[in-house]
Amino acid sequence: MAGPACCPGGLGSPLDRESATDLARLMKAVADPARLQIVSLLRAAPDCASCVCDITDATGLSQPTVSHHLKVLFDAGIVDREKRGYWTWYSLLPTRLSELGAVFA
Amino acid sequence: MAGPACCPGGLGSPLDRESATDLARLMKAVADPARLQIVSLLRAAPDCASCVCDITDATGLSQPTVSHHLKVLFDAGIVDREKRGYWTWYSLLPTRLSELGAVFA
DNA sequence: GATCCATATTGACGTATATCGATACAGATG
DNA sequence: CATCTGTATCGATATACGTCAATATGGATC
Repeated sequence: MAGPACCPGGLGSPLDRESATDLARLMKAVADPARLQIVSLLRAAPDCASCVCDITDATGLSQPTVSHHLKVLFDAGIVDREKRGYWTWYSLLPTRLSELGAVFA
Repeated sequence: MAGPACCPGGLGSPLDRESATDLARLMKAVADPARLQIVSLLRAAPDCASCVCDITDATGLSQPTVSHHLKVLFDAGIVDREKRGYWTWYSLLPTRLSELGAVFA
């Protein structure tokens, strides 16, 4: 997967428009201040999991806004969702983010 | 730089809003189908460099649109610009993209 | 089943962005 | 200096996105 010496990393061959669109969709799901913050919070939490209320407190964003961002991350396959009693717990799914790491490694 | 076992990668500690904004700005510069395609084209080209006209042909986008995307990449420090005779040559600067790789490696 | 709590969804609003046609600019050529 | 060519900028437009207040939903508790 390593590339030419001038520019190491993935992206071994030119992307067609469809592949580029798929990859961009995944990147866009993370390329937002609030969502990067959420990912970093999850990553620092025990078992990489937090409930929504903790994220709301930590980010200072409104609850609907946090819920929106979590939905974006969920739809992109970056986090998983689980209901436990009153709370919904979100946890990081490491595989999708590793795809991004591989592209620019 | 390695993280907890549940979710490998960078982002060792929670990001504050400012750091998250900076990182998001860099990611947004790449998180677009056209720009990912451009980066992959540069990466596949000799010395990771191409002139604008080649990129216009390869992507099928209009010349102003390509110029716009190259400006975004340039402003983000992802590509360099050099005039050679008639043409402007753009080349990949590998360091910025490596930052992204490190975050999700 | 009535209530309560955490979360999800809806509606609205302002901002950002991707795209293109038209035009301006700059270096090379005659 | 006039012209030609490749690239950058401008103006306009349509779409996407981030945010919040208000409201709906759905599981838990009494």
